Amino acid sequence: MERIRTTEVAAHVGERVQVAGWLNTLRRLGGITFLVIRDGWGTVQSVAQDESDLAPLKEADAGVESVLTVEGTVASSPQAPGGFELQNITVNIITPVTEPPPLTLSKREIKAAQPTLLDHAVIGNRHITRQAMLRLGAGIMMGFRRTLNARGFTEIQTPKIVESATESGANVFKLDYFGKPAYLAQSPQFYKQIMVGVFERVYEVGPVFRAEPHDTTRHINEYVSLDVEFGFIQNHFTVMALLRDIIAGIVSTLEETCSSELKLLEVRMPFVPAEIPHIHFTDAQELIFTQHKVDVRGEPDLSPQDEHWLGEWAQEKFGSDFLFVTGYPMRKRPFYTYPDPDRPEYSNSFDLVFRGTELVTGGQRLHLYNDYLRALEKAHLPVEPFTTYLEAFRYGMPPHGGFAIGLERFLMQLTGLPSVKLTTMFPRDINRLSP
RNA sequence: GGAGCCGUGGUGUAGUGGUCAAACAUGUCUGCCUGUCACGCAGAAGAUCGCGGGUUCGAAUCCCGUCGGUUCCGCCA
Repeated sequence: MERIRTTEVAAHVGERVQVAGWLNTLRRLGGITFLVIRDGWGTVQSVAQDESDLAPLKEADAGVESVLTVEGTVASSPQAPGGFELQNITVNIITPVTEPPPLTLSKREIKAAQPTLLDHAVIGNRHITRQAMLRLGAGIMMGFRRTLNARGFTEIQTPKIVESATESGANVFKLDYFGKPAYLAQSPQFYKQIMVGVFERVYEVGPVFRAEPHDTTRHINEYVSLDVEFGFIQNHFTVMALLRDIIAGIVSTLEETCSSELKLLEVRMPFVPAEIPHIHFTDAQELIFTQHKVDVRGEPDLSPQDEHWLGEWAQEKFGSDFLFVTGYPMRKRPFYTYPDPDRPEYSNSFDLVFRGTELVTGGQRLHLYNDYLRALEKAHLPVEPFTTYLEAFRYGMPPHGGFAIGLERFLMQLTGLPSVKLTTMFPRDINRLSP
């Protein structure tokens, strides 16, 4: 008999079907027993009316998490969870599990504390809520790709082993490349810009590595960056408009393809306005001063607290979960950032704040070769390590810009999880390299 | 790099100087139970309270050290 997924039983009422998966829950009520089977897509209940139906379990001493098949007749039943169940079942044990797992997966929620859950992520990720959350991550990537493919973007994969420690800022992981020093890429920034010279519109879904010794709920040392870069833009507002469409595309893709996951996790979906409100960096600082009596004017960057306040303000004033902060000071932005033509100490860059946390950084980049030479000099950086990168600009690049969305942060803010470490299968943080 | 907090059965917690040879929930095991869905009921097993030292008549509890975890800041997505 051909196997069907647990999520497909509704289409087979009255038929004899087989499901396969893991024994999620075994509820023995005496004369009747409920077996909840979990597969890669969800769960379904099956009912054993007769004690003899359970003989294979007893013989194999098989407990929860045993791998098995259940053959049964699909019945529509209002008292079954989800409305459907398998009756008159035949159980076949494939892989018996005889010891209890380190985490309890059969309850609605995982009770384990974060370190315990992460230590046993191999098992913990099987829990239906973890499974659903991780699938939302896949849904975000799908929505991202779908939106960009529809707009003529080409997906690229740039090197993750790089020769020089690219831009300024974040620390890099050094490695030994056949005796030569090399680094794990902390961003695809240079390569994606270079590829604008080839495809005009590019995007990448890939890992980036940050050797920052930070220890917060918003940071991990390897994360998935959703990168976009494209040419022939007017300024950073062109970039922000595309980002708005991508966010909207991700949200609608999730609603379309992950509705059961969103429901299970009780996700509050954001409303994406036709135009996401924006505020200039200096105005944001003034706002914080007038509203919260904290003077951050003159600070070169916004603190997590500032972003939190701005997020609240956007919600109150515009009913928006999103807010663009534009025009960050040039001195806090990397050398390739395009300055505001009217106020050169500020930049044509932006951050997107989602529910009070920084989610995206982006902006317009320099595109003229001579501007790069000047910018490097101003930043006291040598030209030599950037020769390959600069070659792109030497031989013609259009005005361009882009951004990077942090996948895990998006998931954290979307689902309301307390840490990015819980949005990824196997997080890498300052003191976790395993599992 | 700086600061704070926390380590108690498999898991999550309570206990902050004696009444603790450690409590509760959940899981596990045994028995009962024919519609559960966090099933229910009865019973059982399971912890030298992270580790080392000190204070004290007496330490899970106070102090010092150490190891582990976690949160915040800086920085960033």
